[in-house]
Order: sequence, then structure tokens, then C-alpha cells
Amino acid sequence: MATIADVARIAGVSRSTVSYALSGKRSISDETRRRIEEAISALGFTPNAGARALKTSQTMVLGLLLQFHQDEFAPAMLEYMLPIADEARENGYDILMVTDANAPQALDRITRSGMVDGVVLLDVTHDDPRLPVLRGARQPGALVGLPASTEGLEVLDLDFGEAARQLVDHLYGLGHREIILISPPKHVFERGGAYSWRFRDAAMERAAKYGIQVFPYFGESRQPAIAVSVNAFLDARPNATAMIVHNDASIAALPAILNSRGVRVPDDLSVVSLYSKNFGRAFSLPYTAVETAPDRLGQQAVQLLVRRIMDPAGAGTPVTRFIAPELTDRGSTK
Amino acid sequence: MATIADVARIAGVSRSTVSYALSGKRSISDETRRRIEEAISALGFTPNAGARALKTSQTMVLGLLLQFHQDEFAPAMLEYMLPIADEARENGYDILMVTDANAPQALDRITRSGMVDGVVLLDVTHDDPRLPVLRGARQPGALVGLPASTEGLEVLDLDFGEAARQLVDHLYGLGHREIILISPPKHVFERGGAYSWRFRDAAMERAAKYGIQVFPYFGESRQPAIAVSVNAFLDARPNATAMIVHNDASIAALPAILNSRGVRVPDDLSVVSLYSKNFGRAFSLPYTAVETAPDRLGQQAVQLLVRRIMDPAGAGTPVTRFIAPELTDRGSTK
DNA sequence: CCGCAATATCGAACCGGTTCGATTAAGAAA
DNA sequence: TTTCTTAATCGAACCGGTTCGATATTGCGG
Repeated sequence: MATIADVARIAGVSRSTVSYALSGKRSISDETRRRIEEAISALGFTPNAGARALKTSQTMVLGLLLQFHQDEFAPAMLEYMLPIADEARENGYDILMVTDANAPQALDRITRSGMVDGVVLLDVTHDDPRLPVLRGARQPGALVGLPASTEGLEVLDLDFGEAARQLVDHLYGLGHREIILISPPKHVFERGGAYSWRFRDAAMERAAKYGIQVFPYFGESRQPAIAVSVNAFLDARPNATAMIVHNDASIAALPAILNSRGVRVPDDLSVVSLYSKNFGRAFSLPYTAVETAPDRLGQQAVQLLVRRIMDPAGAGTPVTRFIAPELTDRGSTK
Repeated sequence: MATIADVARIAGVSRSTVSYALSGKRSISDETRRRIEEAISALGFTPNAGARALKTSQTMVLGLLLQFHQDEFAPAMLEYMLPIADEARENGYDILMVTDANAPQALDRITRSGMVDGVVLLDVTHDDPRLPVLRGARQPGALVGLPASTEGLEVLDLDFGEAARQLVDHLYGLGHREIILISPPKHVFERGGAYSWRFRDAAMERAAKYGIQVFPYFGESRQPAIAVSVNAFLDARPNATAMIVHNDASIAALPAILNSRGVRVPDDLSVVSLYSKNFGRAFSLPYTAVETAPDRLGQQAVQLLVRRIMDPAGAGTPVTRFIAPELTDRGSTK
């Protein structure tokens, strides 16, 4: 493989001259630059990443930490990953994907060894075990998901409270007074997925304010439990006229469940939910819903992270930013 | 950040001694080893990846090249990625995820710069533009998907021909004589997704052998086109008693389509398909199907790749391996 | 008691870049 | 013509590991 020394030899200059030609940090005569460029393309030279990283302590790689919990419904994860990868490349970074079951240890490994210049943590929980490691690392990080303490961290998440209020308002405005709420599965609450209770609590609070009833239930993450549970909720609340579904697995299965039950939407039941554009398309979901905007979250996470990498001191304190939810009316309510 | 020199100083030995203690390539006295280990954990020392890569020209990172085609149905991709990442870690490798739109150039970049020790190419097409680059790279690669020439490459794929034969046999054995086949969308054929025609051609051939009729159609990848097209196929072949669906998007939408059409499975129509266990679970699919086994494909791809990295000369010629399909009967035929 | 092999450790070179200070040449100012 | 800048380039040091050859110490057979 060609090294910078080969380029230098062929171009008849020193290694440092080649380096400066490449970086543009010192002026180079046109003639010399031409010869260097010629040599580079003749040799197909690309600087060795390890050597460069060693000297500059910059790898131009970002770590992307995912967790795949058992019993989790996976399809939505990709929605975050791709925009993150795209935005990273846009900024000159590659992505090291880390899925180790032991995430804190993996995070420690990739930061200590200097494999990455920063990390994006997806699916951050209330008391996320990766955070102590991240706080001790020399590289900055950006989180998607809200932890108990955001002290010193770049945090991004959908404004689930506002999303809940929008949906309750929407249903209340249409006259609904008894509403079934399907939250994420119980184990998501227990694991500390803050979005689960942030959404539920806001919905309950809003309902109390209006003096209407919202009946919260835990969703299931797999068939046939999903169908069984949804049917049970509907049986338990025969007077409910609307349903809010805050659970990927349940909403994906809902069309089939309601169909087999003979429930028409929105004539018999109004349905609203929370999912991304792509998710809705993949599962052909026809429901009025708040966009979860994983693409915007992912992109902004990378942007915040890159900004912090460039300017570690931090022009300002780290940001905790909640993305404003947007309701898309698909006519599943009335 | 602690370096090997710090460890050496604290342990009162030379840098090389620390290195040998770490690698075990020379004998070290118990006492010295103890002091070194103590120093290492006291400092939280982890060898710098760049420095190590520079000297050993081994990064312990594998590139994973994905392509996200426009209009593609994404959820299945994750099914390959996770087992690949897991198997890589199992072998001590991390994964660099590369999703650049310009895949050949990205592949060139990560191989020339020495960021990876090898690459896994997913979703390889008949005339894949990444292959010339891979063949010119100094790192080995493993493919998932069958290209026109497998010369010098490690290639893995499901045996789609055998899968088609199994499904046709299954239906033929039950007495079906007119069968609708929904293939992948036309653009998949055009792009060179060999699995599309390998499956279709084998199915047609088998049908011809039995003297029965298989009517092939291109599937669609998005709603509402999916529903429209499936309905059109059923209308066009009112005498068909069975359907083979070789298309993720169509099979995911099928339950809803058949339901709204009032078609019962298997009483009115027998349905067989091709999808992974997880995919079926995510979409609650109740159909008898051949397992596409993305986990086995991904794992084996990594294993072949790692073997080749360890032994570049190659104990044997590169392997082209077709995974045997396995039919799971879920009672959607009769 | 000597010579030799095995064991344990050290010092130096090297991997392939980047960057600092020095050097030379050319042009501008005096 | 001399002096001072500025532009263009070079050489050497350095980043943090690994590894080769050399050296010092110890144990053993003869």
C-alpha cells in the first residue's frame, strides 16, 4: 500500500511537503502541488487512518451505541441509525456500530482505546448504566432519550409530554370523554424508558384538567399477546370512544385486530398514535398520529456531537432539546 | 489518557516489557506481571487503537456495507446487521457501518485508509459495482447475495432455487394447480437482485415439470400500490388456489388485504412465503414459509471473513455457500 | 567450577502520518 | 546594494504502540 513517503519520492519532495499540500496548512507552489496530486492519483494514495489518528488523536469516527432488549420490537431502530450515519458522513465521520450486550464496558473500551471521537447513545433510559462511563470518558456524547440527570450532556428527545397533550386535546376537541391509552409494555417502564411515563403522565394530567377519563394499560410486545391484550382493553372499556396507542408493536398489529373484531375506524372507534412516517408506511398504518421524527432526532444528535467535538470547551453549556411533535391527521378520528 | 509508558513507569519496567506482558509473546516473571497488571488497572490503561493499528496493520474492525435503495422496504436489513455485529464481537472485531450512497467510493476509502481488516457486503447484486473495488482491495471480503462471478470471493446466500422448489412441491403435493407468484418489485430485478429471478425461474421450471401453472407478477414496495396490485393479481387469476409471496412488503401487507377482500386462509386461498422468524413475528404473519435465516447468513459471512483475514493465503479457495432453506408449516395451506 | 541454554528484561527501531522550527530563494522596501 | 518579508520547502521529532536483537541472570550438566 502506498504511503506518504512513496508520494513524496515520486513527486520529488519531502514527506512534510506532501502533508502540507494535503492539509493546505502551508502554502505550496502550483507546480509542486500539481506534481504531488499527480503522484497521489498515480499511486492511489489514501492517508493511513491509524497513523493519522495516532498523531492527531482524531479518528473521524463516531460510536453509535444501540441496545437490543429482549422482547423489544426492533424495526424502529433503523429509523434512527440511517439518518445518523448520513449526517455523520456529511460531517466527515464514519460510524462504529456497537451492539454489545454489556454496553457500559463496550463504551469504555471504544473511548479509552481512542477508536472514536464521540458517541451517540440511543434509547437512553432514566438511569442509564452507560452514562457514568460516558461522563468519565474524554470524548463527548449525545443522547437520544431523556435520563434522570442531563448534567453536562447533550440530550435530544421528542417532547412526549407535548405529544400526549396534542393527542388528548385533539380527541377532547372532537367530544371524546372516555379514552383507552395503550402505553409501552410494563418492562419498558421498569427499565426506565422515560418516554413511557412522560407520555402517560402528561395524558392523564391533561385528561384530569378536562375532567375526562383516560384509562391507561400496558401494551404487549409480541403476538399473540398483543391481540389478546388489546381485545381485553376494549372489552374492559366498552364505552370508550377513542384509543391512544403509544406502542409500536400494538399499533402495528392494530389494523388486523380491529378488523377481526369488526371495529371500524373512525366510525366505531377513533384511533390516534405516535409513529414515524416510515414506520407508518412500512406497516401501512392509516392512523392520525404524531410524527416521532427519528430522522430529525438522529441528525440533530450528530450535529450537537460534532459541534462539541470541534469545540470541547463548549461555546455554551450542553443542550437538552425537545423536538416539537407534529400531528398528522389521517382521518382516523371523528 | 494513560499510555503504555505510564504503565511502564509505574510498574518500574520498560515499555517493551509491558507490551510483552500484554501480548504474552515472551515470558514474564510472575512478580513483574503482577506489578504491571496493578499499574494497568490503577491507570485504567487501554492500548491506543490507532497506534496498535499503525504498527500491526490490524484494526480489529470490519466494514459492513449496506445499501438503502430508494423505495426499498427496510425492516429486514436489521435482521442481518445484528447477528453480524454479534458474531464480529465474538471474534474480537468491531463494526464500521457504511451506508454511503456512493458505495464503491466508500469501500475504496475505508480499505485504502486501512480502517478495516475486512468487509461484509450486504445485498449484493448480479453486477455489483462494489465488487471491482473489493477485488482491488488488500483486505478480504464476504458477500451476502450472489453476484455474476464469485471468482476469488467468499459468498453466502440462501438457496433461493431450492426454496422455490420446496414451496412449489408443497403446494403441488396438496393438489394446487394454479398458483399466483408475487416476485420482488420490478426494480429489484432490474437492479440485479439475483435472488428475485433465481427464485422465480426455479419456481417456473418446477411448475413446468409438474405440468401446473405458476403465474408470476412483480410486487410493489409501498402502499397503497401493494394492495391495488395484489387485488389485481387475484382478480386476474380467479381460479388460482394458492399464492407464493416472495416479497417482504407484499407479505407484510397481505393479512390486511385478504381480510378486507374477505378471503380466508387457507380455506379460500393457500398462502406460502419466504421470511425470517423475526420478520414474521414483527408483522404477526401466520403463513407457512421458508425461513430466510438472516442470522445464519450474517454469522457465517463473518466467520468466513475472519478465517480469511487470519489466513489470507487461504487454506482453500474461497467458498460459495448456499444455505439450505427450511420450511415452517404454520397451517396456511390445505 | 565452567560453559551453555533458558528465562526475564531492556533499548532502539519502526509503523505512517503531522507539525514545528530552520533554511533557502525571491521580491519589496530602504 | 543591502535588509527585511514572505513564500516554499525540508529535516527531525513525535504520536503510542510492537518487535527484534542484545544483555543480564539463573540453573544445570559435565
